[in-house]
Amino acid sequence: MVTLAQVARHAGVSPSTVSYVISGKRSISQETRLRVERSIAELGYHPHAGARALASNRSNVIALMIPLRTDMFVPVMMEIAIAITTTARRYGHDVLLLTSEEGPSAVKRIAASGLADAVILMDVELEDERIPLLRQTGAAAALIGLPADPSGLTCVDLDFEATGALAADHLADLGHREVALIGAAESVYRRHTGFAERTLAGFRQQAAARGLSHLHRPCGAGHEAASGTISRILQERPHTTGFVVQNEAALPHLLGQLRQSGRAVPEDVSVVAICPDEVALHSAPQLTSVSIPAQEMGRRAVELLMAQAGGEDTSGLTLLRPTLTMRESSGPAAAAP
Amino acid sequence: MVTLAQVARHAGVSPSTVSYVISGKRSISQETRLRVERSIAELGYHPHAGARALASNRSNVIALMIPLRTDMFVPVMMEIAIAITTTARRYGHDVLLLTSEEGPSAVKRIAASGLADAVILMDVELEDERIPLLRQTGAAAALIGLPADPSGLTCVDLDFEATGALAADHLADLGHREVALIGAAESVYRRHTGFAERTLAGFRQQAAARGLSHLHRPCGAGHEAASGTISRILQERPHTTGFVVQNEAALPHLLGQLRQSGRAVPEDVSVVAICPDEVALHSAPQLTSVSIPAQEMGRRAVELLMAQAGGEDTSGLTLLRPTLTMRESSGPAAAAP
DNA sequence: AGACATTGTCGAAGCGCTTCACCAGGGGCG
DNA sequence: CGCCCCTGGTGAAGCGCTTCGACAATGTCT
Repeated sequence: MVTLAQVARHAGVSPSTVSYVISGKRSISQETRLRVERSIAELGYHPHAGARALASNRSNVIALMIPLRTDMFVPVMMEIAIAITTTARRYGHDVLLLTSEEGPSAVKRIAASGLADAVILMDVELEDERIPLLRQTGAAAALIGLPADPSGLTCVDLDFEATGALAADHLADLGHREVALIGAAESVYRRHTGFAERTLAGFRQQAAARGLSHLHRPCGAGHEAASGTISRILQERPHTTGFVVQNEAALPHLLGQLRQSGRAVPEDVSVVAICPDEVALHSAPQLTSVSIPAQEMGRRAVELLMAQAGGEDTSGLTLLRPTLTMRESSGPAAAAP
Repeated sequence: MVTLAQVARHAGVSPSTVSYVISGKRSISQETRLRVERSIAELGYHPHAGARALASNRSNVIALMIPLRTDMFVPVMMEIAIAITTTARRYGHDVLLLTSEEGPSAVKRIAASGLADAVILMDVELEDERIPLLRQTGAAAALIGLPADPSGLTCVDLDFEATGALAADHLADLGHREVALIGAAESVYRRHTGFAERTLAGFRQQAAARGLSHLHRPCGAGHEAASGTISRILQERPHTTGFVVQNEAALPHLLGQLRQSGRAVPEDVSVVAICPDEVALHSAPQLTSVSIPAQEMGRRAVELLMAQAGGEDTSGLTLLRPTLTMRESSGPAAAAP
């Protein structure tokens, strides 16, 4: 293993000089810097992470807590995780993966052991158990999602209220009068995950404002759940012509079921999905959708953490503006028969 | 921050004693052990990870390299990643997430910096760039997937040859004579990812052995690709009655397309999927499938790494036996008209 | 009873790095 | 000209832990 001392000897300088070349915390003459950098490259030196963490009291690691749940859309989680990792690398940080299996105490362990110097929480619930611990340990943190009381916390999320409203507006603009929101699994609502409730709130409010008669139904994953939900809605409100779907796992089944019930998309009914663009593009017909900016959410979370490390106060909400892309699944409401 | 020295003072022993209590590397009297353990709990002590890594030259971290690609089935990756993380925790280890964006040199960086003391590689290609580096640095490693030359490496994977054969056998047993394998995206084959080619080989060989006329087509994600693939197969070989599908992303679209072409499942055609049980159960009809034991793959990889750390030679292939579960999507071949 | 293991504890060295305090050598300034 | 203040470099302390060797205090065997 190559150490800093060896690099120093090789370059004919003192260890501290090498350290300062690497960290850039002191001005170094052009000449010595180059000499040192050449030695580093030549010897293939990489600083020892542990030693660095010990001496500097910072580990350059971000801990990422992901949920174990399966009722969330996994690819979105993954996309966020990957965006976090690549952004972190850009700042010279690595990412430690924590699952919620270990329980909320993982927060304490990580903070106390100095394994990471910041935490990103995904899939935040309204009353999340981890948040009191976070406040107590005073660890640097960013949340993806909104808890009930976000005061003093750094939060990043899509503006789901605006998302629900945007979808309702789109359908209203197209002349639809009866609309339905097909949401996430019931367990998600029971858990009081913020995004689902916020979407619903935004949707309801805007639908009411636009004079739409509206309906909301949760929907589990899988064919059974999806077709059951659709047929119950159609039975209850046969004149529903606008659907907003916030449930990627059920999407193909919902479309299939609509087709089977004799409704053509978009001629008879319109569908607006809340999903990643990729999913919208891979459906048939391609879906009008409000996209979930997974990459940006991950990137922003890391950037906020880095600003926080630099002493900035980053607390507050960063709500990303939703954008709706019209594709083939929505169109003017059919004239009443 | 609580240090080991503080614990020692609190318990009235020397720091080394506390260390030995924690590591268990020396015998300690019942009495002192209890006293120390109480102090640890009382003070809420957690060893500093960096200091520990520096002194012991082991970080208790496993690096997990996951691919950035989107043509693999993401939920399976995630399931493996989660299984790895929870198993690692059981051994007192944490998991560092690396994406392939950083390139193969990430392997070198991690090994040299002592950030992790073992690496798990996912999505291994037949001629993987990371493998030479792995051999060169001599880092402890486990691969999920098989490279072309696995000699000296510790590999874990589903036995995909047996998987292909098993699916062919199942269809043959049911009396089907013309079968087709609908595989992963073409890019996966072009990249020479082992699992796709091995499934194909096993399928071909067993189909030939059982006297089946067989066909293979890659298939991209999304509706377009799926329905195109199906209709081309049906056009080319209209009497195909058995389908093996190794492409989760295309699965719902394929089923839809079959229905649309007037083929009932399982009355007219049988479908065997190679996918996680969850996907098979959420389809309609529920799919006969060979499951992908994602959890076990992750678990085994970690266990092998731990054995390796204990000095065992774990090199060689660990191929998990595939199991086929018959559900609603396969049945006896229809008698020829 | 003496020699010899065994057991439980301690002290100190040192892992590789950062960072503080210090110093030498030039300017620029009044 | 003397002063101070930059700039670029060094030395050494110390971060919190592991681990080796030393050493009492026991027990065990002839």
